[in-house]
Amino acid sequence: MKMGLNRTTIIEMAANIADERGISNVTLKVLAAELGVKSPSLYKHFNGGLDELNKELMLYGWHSLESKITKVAIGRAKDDAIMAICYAYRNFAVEHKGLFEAMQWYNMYQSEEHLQATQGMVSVFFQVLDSYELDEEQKVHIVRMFRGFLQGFSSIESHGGYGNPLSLNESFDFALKTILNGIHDLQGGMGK
Amino acid sequence: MKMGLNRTTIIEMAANIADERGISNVTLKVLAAELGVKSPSLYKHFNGGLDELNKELMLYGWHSLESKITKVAIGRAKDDAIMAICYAYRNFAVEHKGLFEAMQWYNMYQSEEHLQATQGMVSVFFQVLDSYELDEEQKVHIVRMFRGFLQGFSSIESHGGYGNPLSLNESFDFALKTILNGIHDLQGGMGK
DNA sequence: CTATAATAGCTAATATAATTAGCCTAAAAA
DNA sequence: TTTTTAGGCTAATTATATTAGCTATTATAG
Repeated sequence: MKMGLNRTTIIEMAANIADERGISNVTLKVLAAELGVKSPSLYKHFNGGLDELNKELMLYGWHSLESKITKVAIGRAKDDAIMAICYAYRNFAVEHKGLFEAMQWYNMYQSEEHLQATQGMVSVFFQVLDSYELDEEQKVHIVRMFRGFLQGFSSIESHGGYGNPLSLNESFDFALKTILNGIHDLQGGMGK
Repeated sequence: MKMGLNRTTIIEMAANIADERGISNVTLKVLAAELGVKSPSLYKHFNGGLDELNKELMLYGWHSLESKITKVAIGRAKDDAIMAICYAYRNFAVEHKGLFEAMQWYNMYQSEEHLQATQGMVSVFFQVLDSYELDEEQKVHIVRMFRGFLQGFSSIESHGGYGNPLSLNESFDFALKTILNGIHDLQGGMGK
């Protein structure tokens, strides 16, 4: 029976499985079962098999994240926009533990495609930073710093790697304020 | 023939394979071949098979990193010590791409053991932070911030995720200075 | 509206790696 | 020297990915 599957449906199901049942359950076997087909059928949609699917899952994740942070940045500016973006990033990672993990697999798929996938998110940062008085190099440093911090913090948090019982919200806030202060210091007057 | 293998030798070989041939080659098959035995023999050392081996590899990595940063922190204090620790962390990640990746797998092995493995590194940070005038909560925030940033930045860098050609050293330096400034601001007088 | 082609599913077969069972001998210990 | 244990092996099993080739449904061309 024709189930009318397509790449998007399949990828979304994979993302779901990753989040609900853990990334180790993202296999053609499980995926096919969830979709009501047999695993060889998936090759009709993903010629490259599991590898290609994982790559697409990664790209899908970065695009989803980009869309989230783009939305929250609308109508906000400066520190307010940055805080919103960062919280959106972190929330995404915590709400999509499995998908977020899949997104980190770019090691195997180090490619132009991946750079482009993250480029969307990077652009949002740059756009917001445009309203500060910073030169281009400074902006690059700042975006790199945010990306590094967000990815690391979210990853550690979502894996339960921060043992101390102290509030993670406060730590996250503290860190963002620290970086923002750093940005303000770079500007002649004060920004905010 | 008895090859005189033991857990340590095997784990070190696994780390080597991860770094030299990529983490996807850390399989019992490849590992056994490199060690000159057949793969079932490895179960004599790792009852839990590949899973247990991966877990031990992760722990081994964190312990190695702890040892590196402990060494570089000796004889240094304050900002100087922190900078040294951070550079040691980043160098480790870049020099041990595969192992560093394995270290991030604590998702599957979320355990008391893992918390303890990273605790070593955390302790070094706390010790250094003791010479600043900070209260305990502030120290926790700061350590979390460093851990998040270091893990994320190193991970992105070692996967070639930062597309822009601008110097990564400068970005890393910029970020560290920014965090250090944040610390100084928390202190009544100035620290350094 | 029919004939044809392409698509998306299926089953059966193959390949690769992990794992288990059970044997065997070198080394260690009694 | 005898016994035990540890660490290797081969053979068999299991699990999943993948390939090959068949078939029916859907879409398209005439």
